[in-house]
Amino acid sequence: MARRILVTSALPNANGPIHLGHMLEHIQTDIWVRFQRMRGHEVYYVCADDTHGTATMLRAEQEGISEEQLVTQMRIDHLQDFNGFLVNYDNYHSTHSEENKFFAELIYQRLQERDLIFTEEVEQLYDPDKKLFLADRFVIGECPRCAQPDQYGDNCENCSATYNAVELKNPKSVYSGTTPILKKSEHYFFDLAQYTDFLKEWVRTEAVQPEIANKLSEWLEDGLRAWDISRDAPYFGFAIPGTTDKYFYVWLDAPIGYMGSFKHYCDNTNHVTFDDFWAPDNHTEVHHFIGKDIINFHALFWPAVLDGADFRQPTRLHVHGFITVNGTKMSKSRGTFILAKDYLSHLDPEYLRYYYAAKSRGSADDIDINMEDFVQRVNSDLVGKVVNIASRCAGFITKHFDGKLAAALDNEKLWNSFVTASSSIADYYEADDTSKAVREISALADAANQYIAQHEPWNLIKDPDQKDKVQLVCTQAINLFRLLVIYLKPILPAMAVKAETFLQVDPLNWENHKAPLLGHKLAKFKPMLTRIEMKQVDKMLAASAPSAASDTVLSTAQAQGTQPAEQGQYINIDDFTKVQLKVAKIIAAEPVEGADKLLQLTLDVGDHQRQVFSGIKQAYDADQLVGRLTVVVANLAPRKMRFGVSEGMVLAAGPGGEDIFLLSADDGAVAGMDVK
RNA sequence: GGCUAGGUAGCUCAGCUGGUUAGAGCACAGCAUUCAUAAUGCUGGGGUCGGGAGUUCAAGUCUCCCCCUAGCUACCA
Repeated sequence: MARRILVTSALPNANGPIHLGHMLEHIQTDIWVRFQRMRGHEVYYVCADDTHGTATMLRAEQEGISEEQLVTQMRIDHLQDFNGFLVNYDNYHSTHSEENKFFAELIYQRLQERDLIFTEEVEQLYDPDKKLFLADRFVIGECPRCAQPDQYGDNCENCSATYNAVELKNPKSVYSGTTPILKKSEHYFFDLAQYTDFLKEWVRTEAVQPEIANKLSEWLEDGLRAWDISRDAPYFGFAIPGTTDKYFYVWLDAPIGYMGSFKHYCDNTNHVTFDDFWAPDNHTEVHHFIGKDIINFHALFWPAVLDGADFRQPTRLHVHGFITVNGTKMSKSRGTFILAKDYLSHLDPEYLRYYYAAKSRGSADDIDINMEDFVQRVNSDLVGKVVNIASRCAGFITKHFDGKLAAALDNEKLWNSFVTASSSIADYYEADDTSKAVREISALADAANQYIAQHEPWNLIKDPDQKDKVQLVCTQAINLFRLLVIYLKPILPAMAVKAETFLQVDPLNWENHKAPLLGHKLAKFKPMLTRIEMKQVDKMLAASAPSAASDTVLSTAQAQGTQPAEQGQYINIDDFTKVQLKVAKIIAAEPVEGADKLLQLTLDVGDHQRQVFSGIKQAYDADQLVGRLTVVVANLAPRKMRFGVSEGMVLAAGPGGEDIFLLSADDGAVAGMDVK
C-alpha cells in the first residue's frame, strides 16, 4: 500500500550562503525522498529559508538593505545552490510569509486556549545607551546576599545564592559599562514543564534514534522549564497578536515554516490537503531531517508545541552529524570552508552525492570529507566498476548485433541474485543507511565484472560459432548494469537519466528490477560519468579560501541566543582602532585554585592595575611571568568568570595547551603605552 | 571538568545479543588480460581491534580505570 509521506530538511538561515555542511542534510533528505518515490509512495518534500531574528537584522544592516530585500535575495541564492546539487523540493518557501504568519498565530492562539501560554512581567535591566534589554550574563554587580563584587546576574559564585539580575547591587552593563535602568518587560512563555512526561515517553519511541534519546535525557532529567517565546521590539519577525512591541522568538516560527511551506504548496497545486498531513490521528507520515545541533528544538519544543496546538507528532527525526574536511572542522583559513557554489563551479554534484551516501549510516556521527578518499572512491566505484560494465559491453552489441539485446539471459541464477538484493538494499535506504546500500551495490558491480571476465566476450567474438554467446553474455551484463542503475538512482539521478537514454527506456522505478530487458534496442553508448582529477579538487579548495565570508553554524548560535561573529574579508582602520591595545607589565601571577588552565595575572597598565585571567597555565609557570611586558586588550568588556572578573585579555599565539606563546614588547616599552 | 558519542589494516569503514586462524573497499606489490573512460580479473603483504586491569572455558564484543578525538556545556576573555 502506498504510504503518504511529508519530508522536510531543516530550514537554512537567511543570513549566510549554503556550504557543504548544509548539503549533507539536503542530499540525505533528497536521496530518501527519491527512494520513496521510486517505490511508488506519495511523497512531498518541502523546505524554506529561516528568515527571522536578530542575525538577519544585523546582516541586513551590514549590507545596507532592508531585511525583506536580504531575505528575498538569499532565498534565490539558496535555492540555486540546492538545485545545483539536484535536490528536488516540491516547494522551497520562506518563514517570512503569509502562511507562516497564519500558522504561528493559530498555534499561539491554540496554546493560549489550552492555558499553555503565560506571561510574566519581568523587570529587566535595560541599557539605555545601547537601547536593549540585558540578559543575565550581560550584567555584573554585587551579590545581594554576601556583597561579593562582580557577580553575574543570575547567581553568586561566592555564596551560591540565586537571584534575579535586578537584585544585584551596583549593576553595570557589560556592553557599555553604563548603569542599566530598570525597565518592565512582559515576556510570553510556553509552559513546557507540563510536557515532561509526554516527552520522556515520546523520546523513547521509534521517532528518535537511541543515542539522540540519551542526549535528550539530559534536558529531561534536569527538568524542563518554561520556554521564553517572546522577544522585545525591535525584532525582525511576527508580532505576537494583541501586542505591539512583542515578537515571536525566531525558534518558535522556524519549525512552523515546515507547515507554512507545505500549506503554500497545497494552495498552489490543489491536489493534496494540508490536514491530511497535520491533523492528529491520521495515517500519513511526517519526517524531519535535522542536524544534531538542533535536536532540542525538534525533539522537545516542537512535539510539545504541536500537541498543545492540536497537530500531529512527527513520525521520525532523522538526525545527522557535522561535516569535517580532511579530519578537521571546516575552516576558512585552511580553505576547507567550502561553499556550495564553489564546489559546483569545479565538480559534478553527483560525486558529492555519492560520497555522502557512501558515508551516511543513519547515525549522528560526524562525516569526514577526505579529499583523497573522495577522489579515489568516486573514480573506482562509479567509473571503474559500475559505468564500466555498460561501457565494456556496449561496443559488442552495437557492432555485431545492431544494438539489439538477446531474447534471453545467459545466467538466470546470477540475475536472480541481483534481483534478490533489492530487498536488503531497500531496507538500508529506508533506515538512512546508504553506506550499507552502497557497499552492497558495489559488491554486485564486482560480481558483474567478474562475470564478464570469466566469459571473455572479446575472445568469443573471434570464433563465428560463438557469436550468439557473445550477445547473451553482453545482454546479461547490461541487464545487471540496469539493476545497479535502479539501485543507485536515488543517489545519482542524473547518471540514471543518461543510463535510461542509453538503454532507451522510460524513467526507471524500483519495480523495474523484477524483469530483465530483452530483445531490446540500445542507443549508442556515451560516457555517463567522468573521472575526478585531483587538480579540480585543488582548484575548488583554492577558490574556497578567499570567498568564504559570513555564516557558520547559525542554528547553533541562535539556540544560545548569541550572535555569530560576522566577518567580512577586511576591516577598515576605524574598526581596528576600536581595539585598544596597551603594553602591560605583569606584576603578579598566580595559579587559580581549582582551575586547570587559568593563571590570575595582575597587570600594571600605566595609570592603574587590573586583574586578568588567562588560560596559559599549561604553558607558563606563574613565577617566570612576573616582571614581563606583554600586550593587553584594554577596552575589552569585563567578563565574569567562575573565579572572578577578568578585566581584559592578554595576547598570545599558538594552538593551546603547552604551545602558547605570549606576546612581549621590546626593551624600552613601558606599561601603559598604546599599541598601534 | 560534566554529559553524549567515537577510537578496528596507510585511507574510509563492517563486525548482531561474547565463541573457530579479525573482515570489506580503496591504496600498495606480483601475475593475467586488453572488451572498456590507464577500466577489469586472480594472488599477496599489511592490524598485539587506543592503553591497562578484571569477569569468563572463551572478549574487538561485557565491567572498571586511564589516554585521545568530536559535539554540547563549562574556568578557552
